[in-house]
Amino acid sequence: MPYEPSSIEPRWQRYWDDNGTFCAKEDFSLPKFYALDMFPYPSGKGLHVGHPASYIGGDVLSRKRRAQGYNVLHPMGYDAFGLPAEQKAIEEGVAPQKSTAEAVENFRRQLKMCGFSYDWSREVSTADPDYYKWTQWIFTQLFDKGLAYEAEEFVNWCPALGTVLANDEVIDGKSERGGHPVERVRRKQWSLKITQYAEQLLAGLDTIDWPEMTKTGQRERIGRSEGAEIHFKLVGHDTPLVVFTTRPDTLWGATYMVVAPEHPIVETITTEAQREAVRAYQKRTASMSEIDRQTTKDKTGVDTGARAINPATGEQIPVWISDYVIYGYGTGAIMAVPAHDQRDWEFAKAMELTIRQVISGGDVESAAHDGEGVLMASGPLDGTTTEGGVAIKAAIQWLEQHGCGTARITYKLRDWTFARQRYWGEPIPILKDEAGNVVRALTQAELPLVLPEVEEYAPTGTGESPLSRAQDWLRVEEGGRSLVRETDTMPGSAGSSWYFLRYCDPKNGEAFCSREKSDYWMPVDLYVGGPEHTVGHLMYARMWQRFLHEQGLVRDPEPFQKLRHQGMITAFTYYDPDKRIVPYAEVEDRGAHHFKKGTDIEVVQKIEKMSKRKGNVVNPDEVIREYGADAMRVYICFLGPMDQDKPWASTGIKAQWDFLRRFWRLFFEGDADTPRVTDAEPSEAELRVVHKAIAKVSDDIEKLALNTAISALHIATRDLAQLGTTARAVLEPLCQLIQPFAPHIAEQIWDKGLGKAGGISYAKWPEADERYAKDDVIKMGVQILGKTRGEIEIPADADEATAMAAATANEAIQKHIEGKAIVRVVYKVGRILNIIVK
RNA sequence: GCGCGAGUGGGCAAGCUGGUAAAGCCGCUCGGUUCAGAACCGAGAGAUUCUGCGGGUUCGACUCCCGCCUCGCGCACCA
Repeated sequence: MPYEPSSIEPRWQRYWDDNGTFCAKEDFSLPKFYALDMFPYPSGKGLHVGHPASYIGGDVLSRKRRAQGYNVLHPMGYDAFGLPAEQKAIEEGVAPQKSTAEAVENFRRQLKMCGFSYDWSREVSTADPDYYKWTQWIFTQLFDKGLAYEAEEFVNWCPALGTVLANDEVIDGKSERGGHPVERVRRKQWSLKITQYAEQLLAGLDTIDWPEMTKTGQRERIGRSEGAEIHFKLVGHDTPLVVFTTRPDTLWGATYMVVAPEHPIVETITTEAQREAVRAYQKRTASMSEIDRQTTKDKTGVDTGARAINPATGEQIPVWISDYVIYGYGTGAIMAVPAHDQRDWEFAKAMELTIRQVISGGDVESAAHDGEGVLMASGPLDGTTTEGGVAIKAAIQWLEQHGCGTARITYKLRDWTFARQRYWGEPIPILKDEAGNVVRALTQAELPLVLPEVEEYAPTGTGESPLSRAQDWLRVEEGGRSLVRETDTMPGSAGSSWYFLRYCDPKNGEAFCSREKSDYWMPVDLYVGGPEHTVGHLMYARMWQRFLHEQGLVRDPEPFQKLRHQGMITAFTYYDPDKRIVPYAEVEDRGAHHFKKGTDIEVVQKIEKMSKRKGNVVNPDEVIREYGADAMRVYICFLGPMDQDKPWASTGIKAQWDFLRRFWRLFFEGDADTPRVTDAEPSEAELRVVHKAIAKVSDDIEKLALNTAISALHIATRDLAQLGTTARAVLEPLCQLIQPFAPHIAEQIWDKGLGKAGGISYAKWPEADERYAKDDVIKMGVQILGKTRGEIEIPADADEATAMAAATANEAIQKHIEGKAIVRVVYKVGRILNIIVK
């Protein structure tokens, strides 16, 4: 039988299923390894090659760890709540429960076809009531501790669609569907106090092995900044206007104030004369999207008519509103120091407000001076230097002495809006009275609060979730009172914030996860997922873990010890001179250029994200049908470094398929299935080849440098074929080396070619023998004055004299040293010989 | 605008703490095999002293430092 993936792959997939080969063991005395992939949203479209590409790294390492004797937890599940299923429900009337179950079926089938070594007995789905019971329970714990609260938050309200939209459903201030205008309106909804964990989330980053870029992303999102809070009295009002500033030392230069247009204080301080203008400006801001507000940097604003008193100068200064001040940050109000802040400077110039320099240096007529200097026009602080934060410290001291301010730290991080006005999500387990006041959270015994089936998934038109239509479900009689359930549901990021814990104990009916099991399995040893989750999911999951840790429910403060990203699989897209897409099948490759088939029309090749619209999506089903899962896996590994984006090329996969067939022929005669392995004594040359491969592949897997590991397998396969190897002692470990990458062919060879029973997965991983993995005699470059002039062959550990003897005996070298004096010799064992002549 | 990452033959790439640049794969050329093709096996070319450009450190720079260009990603009026 020739190499036929279509028959051997299903055979071994069945074998793994029947034998529970990849089920994690409940033996806590073994060393553990937890390899986690970010679970997918089960889209109705099924898998594309990007999915297997992101799962291959964890699978390869899991397979190696099993062979190394680890108890491996490598699970898979589904992040099943989400908008596409809800959209399908609205458009086609299909219940999300049903469409999601079908999509999950399909995903599972496709994932199994890829030969991933998942422990399918631990599969979870966030939309399963047995699962979301605990998502809801964790919410009730957060609620009990005051970390879940209701507050007025801004939402994207689309009057035409009668619904609230998610941020990514809003494009340029219009709804993604239909292009209707969207407004930002305030609505009471649930939030989680992630800000309370800001400091911990920041500090924790120093304890984990994550890509620096991702840590930086989180640090920026948390956005810690040190400064002071300053109280400004308002003329004719009792409550002061509080601002946050990082530059309290510039207080003497504060010549006006700015309050965010949404700030509630605006209503009370605006004078009659200004009311109309203020209202108009507020309305204008509300209709602008967040993006618009941030891209238009032209300064606009309106004077409220109110006057504040600068506590340092005693001067009355105007209070304006402007959209360059953000309501959610700091106190939503600033003291403006136009001389030393560029934004304030631009605003002051536009509105013709006073600019007063209080730090020496620069030219404040042409731009704000935000560099160092010495305080001036600052009363008691005159002459203080700003260097080393001296002036800031002095200013804070002054504020505290005069009772009008204090040191303060703020964060950019906002609380986590934990509610969506949608159907397809976890119901929030809260009961309210008729007036809308929260009465209590549901108890553990009352959970799960199952999402009721409804007739109609379309928006209610009032902004409420479609759940408000489920009257029977909604109303609860309790102690003679009639209560109503919360109708908002949780956001998509709820269920994914703790799923890694559920995998440790997926069937537990008493708790979300027993402490014993999470203590054993956690933290995750390798977490692989896309960099797009840097500030969302990865931050939320860390917060939940921190909370559960504080409650004594889990041991570790951080869930993911080591994180790695995978790049996107892109594809070549071709455009004709009119910039129209030319399908791949109609493109002809002529050397360096590409043409439309049978014509002289040149097309431009571009690398782009795979998308249906571009017609460049590659479906794993088709790839597997043509070449098998093993070839696909090997090809994906070979494409390039795991964390880089890389283009899919159909010629490339064929090459790996050819490689697997060459590999197969090392073990079987021709295309027959007669094994050719013998117990012959291996030659030294053969041992050298295989031990080098063992060393290289083992090492590369640890580094997740899968492309170079495959390259090493290519070399070993080629060399052993040339040597005509039949020795079991060489071929057996070689088969084990390919197992993590191409597990089906490895199992088949292990069974039929090598006659080994019990499967290859737990066969002890081979060790490289240094004697064979390292060369005794090496080729070394010889440089004259740093330029390579020749090559010598010497023992790897040769001393300088030996190397020089070999070099001077070399003709090419002789030519360069003849008649010259050797001034110096640089010799590094095993690396280089450099002769400096004069 | 700020931050991060990258730039190596026609394409994808490798190159460890600075030490013979280009392993491996595609594509290309030639040869063997074949009636022919496919597949297979083998060989070879690919740098106009070379790693985006310009400088520096060094016996020696793809690797380190400075400046610039291009591309990608993230953040973005955060006081």
